[in-house]
Amino acid sequence: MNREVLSSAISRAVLEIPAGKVATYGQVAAAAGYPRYHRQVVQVLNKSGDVLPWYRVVGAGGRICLPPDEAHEQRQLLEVEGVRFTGTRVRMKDYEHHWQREPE
DNA sequence: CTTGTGACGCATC
DNA sequence: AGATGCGCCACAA
Repeated sequence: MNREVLSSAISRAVLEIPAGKVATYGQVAAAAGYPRYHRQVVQVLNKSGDVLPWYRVVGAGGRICLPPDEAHEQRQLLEVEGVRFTGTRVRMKDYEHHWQREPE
């Protein structure tokens, strides 16, 4: 498994999250076909910059992981797409994205 | 080759 | 609920 395969697979998964929905790092990794690679999702999002809808990826339970300043930005972007929060977390029950099948 | 690092996840306390 | 510890895995130094 090399960086290219992983990053492209992860990128695809992230791009499949529709506007108004979110997914956790673990879900993205699993959807990409690599269940234990949530940490690589972080690396990819960091590196990719604004090419991907990075703000649609949150921590388990809808938790925003970024430091306060950036967290606020992510929250705004999500709210613009209609994602609602309960306190500091996304209401996963309502906005969690479910992949229908593992993309290849 | 060895260590430290991440926008993590989960069990425990 | 908040804090700690450990597992996880590619990558940079």
